[in-house]
Amino acid sequence: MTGIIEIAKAANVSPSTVSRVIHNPELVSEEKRNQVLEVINRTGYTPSNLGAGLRKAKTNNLVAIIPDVTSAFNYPVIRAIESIALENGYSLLLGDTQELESRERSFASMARSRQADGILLFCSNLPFDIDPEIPLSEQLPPLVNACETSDLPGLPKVNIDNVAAAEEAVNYLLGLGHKRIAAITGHVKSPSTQDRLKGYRYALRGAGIPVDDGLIEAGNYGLKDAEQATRKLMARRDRPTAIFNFSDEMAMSCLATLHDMGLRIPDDVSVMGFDDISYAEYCYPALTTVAQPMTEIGIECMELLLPQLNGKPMQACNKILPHRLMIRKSTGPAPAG
Amino acid sequence: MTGIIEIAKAANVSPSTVSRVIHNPELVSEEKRNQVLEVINRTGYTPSNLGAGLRKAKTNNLVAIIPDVTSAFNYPVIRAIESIALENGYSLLLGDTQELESRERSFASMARSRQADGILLFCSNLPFDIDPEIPLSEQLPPLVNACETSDLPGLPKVNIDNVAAAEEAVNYLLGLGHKRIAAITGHVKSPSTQDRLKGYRYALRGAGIPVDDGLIEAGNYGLKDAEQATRKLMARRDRPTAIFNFSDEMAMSCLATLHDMGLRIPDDVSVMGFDDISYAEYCYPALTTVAQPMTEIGIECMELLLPQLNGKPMQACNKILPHRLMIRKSTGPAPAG
DNA sequence: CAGACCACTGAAAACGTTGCCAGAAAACGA
DNA sequence: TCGTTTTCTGGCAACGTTTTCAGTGGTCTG
Repeated sequence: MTGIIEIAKAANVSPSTVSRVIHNPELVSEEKRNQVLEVINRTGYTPSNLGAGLRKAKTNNLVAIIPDVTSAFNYPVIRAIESIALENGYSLLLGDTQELESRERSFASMARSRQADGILLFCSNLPFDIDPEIPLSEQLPPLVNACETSDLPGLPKVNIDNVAAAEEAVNYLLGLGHKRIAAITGHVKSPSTQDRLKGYRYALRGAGIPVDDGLIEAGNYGLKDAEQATRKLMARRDRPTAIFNFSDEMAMSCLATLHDMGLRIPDDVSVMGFDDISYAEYCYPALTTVAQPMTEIGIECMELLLPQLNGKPMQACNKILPHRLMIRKSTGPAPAG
Repeated sequence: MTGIIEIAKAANVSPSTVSRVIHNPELVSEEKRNQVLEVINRTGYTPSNLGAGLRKAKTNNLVAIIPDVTSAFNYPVIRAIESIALENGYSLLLGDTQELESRERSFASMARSRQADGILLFCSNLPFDIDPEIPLSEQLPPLVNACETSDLPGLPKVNIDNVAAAEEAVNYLLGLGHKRIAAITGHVKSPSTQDRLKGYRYALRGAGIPVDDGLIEAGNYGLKDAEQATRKLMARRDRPTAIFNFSDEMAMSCLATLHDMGLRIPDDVSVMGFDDISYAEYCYPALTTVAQPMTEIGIECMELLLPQLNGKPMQACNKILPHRLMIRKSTGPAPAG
């Protein structure tokens, strides 16, 4: 009792007609349509995506390639993507690379092995062998690159302006009178970290403050690393009066570590995050941070992916979405002295 | 240049041989094997999962049906599942139901439409029409039910002992001298909340303290709701001296709200969470909570699902994994008076 | 030397759909 | 009335694999 053929037999029509009833019911006479519908309802038949996919060369699956599914930043964007995907008849496969290139490639190859129709790439490394002679659009499956974007031109990308965002954040701290502003960065080679560092430096230079590399520590977007970075920074003779974390998760860890050291926030040290994850508001003190429009990022990704899935060629595009400084309680005027 | 047939032609063998080279290379003579391998490497051929799936009636996809992917509790279990799935050649589809039954059902139907081979169900409602006459194992696809488990017997389930865990948590608070212990619960109809409430009541009764329903507020596992619940509780004439939140996320919200009201934790109020998400340790003060073994839950789910995927019939099973009280800084002795 | 066995290979039939094509019947126009 | 169009329907081939079956030729064994 599996397939469309059984249904066809039971309804006394041909398989083609059953298929039509499902996909183009208006092409079928009411009489036969009802016959077929009756059998379908009675048996609870659902067409096999496998058969249809094979025939139509489509799986209706998308893969999201994500460096770390364990990070809270991802979920609002994943949720938005999943939701839109669903509306359009696609399912979302989750590819957690755990920062491993081999995994990136194996997920990417799903497009080739017809396990997915499109790719949402959240890492900067394009896991495909590309031939520079041939236009990208002919070598790649439908794809959008977001958040950590590749420097390869020609890709549809979605991001925020990390340089400007970081600059704005640091400027805000400068405006509060801070002079020694530390940074706890993400993975040093990640584009987001590079850009935020750039913004950090711009802001400092703009204020005439020399950049002290000793105030820059790698937190690798991890809770533990951020704790160590914080301790190291606070062990300095000339402690920073403000710490700019390149993610909220690190900021939370930073906050906890500072509390642990008996420091008052923001009286002794100001702490700034990045992302505005849902927990930021519930930190103590509530975390000042740069909000990324995560849901909009997800929406925009699908906006760029859907046309490709419908056969339109991939187009270069660099969509920059607006960030926003969220001023809360973890930052305050620089301590006197 | 798509399929196995082209490869076969190029290598001067039959498609069967190519297939064998890929899946059972030891059955093929070294000579032909090398011929085929050479062509495969040269062309970068990857077999289509669609074709294979159709033939083998297998998609190598699993769906995780999750009420709210946005909740940090899920991340480690998702990661564990995804990782084991991958090792076993499966991909993980994400099904975020956003608490909607229609979505639950639509994800569940993926098993029927051959879009997935198995289901990981994290909600208590079994989204299938089942006929009580027929044994469950004949009506359901490979499936494991975890965390929020159905009361239907016969399903393979993975959970912790929520009753005992909550009892233990409350007993710990009682041991600190608290008498007015409030509870901020999850969704009232969810089994986890029901069980934790049961444990809460047991503990109170065990200590000879009458249960005051006014001290029980629904937080629905949400940040906003928990904030309101906290305010409501603290507006009482006889304020609770301890608040037991049924999730860490709510506890974080509770903590933030109490801070906002100028209360000291744990001096004025003790706060307890549930789950031990990664952020719990980084709250201020570090959150005392009941740790759920999330990674182990994920592992155990796959342990129960894999045999089913390999054709073994579904078996009733109720795997209870150990929880653990994590005593940190957000709880302390009840204030005098 | 015959018979049995072995290692290897290819042909062919599925798996469940869909979409093109062509034909039948009905409706229409002249 | 007779073409002509329209509406509806079924047949058939294809999508890309895998697996069974039936060889072929060669190597053993007694």
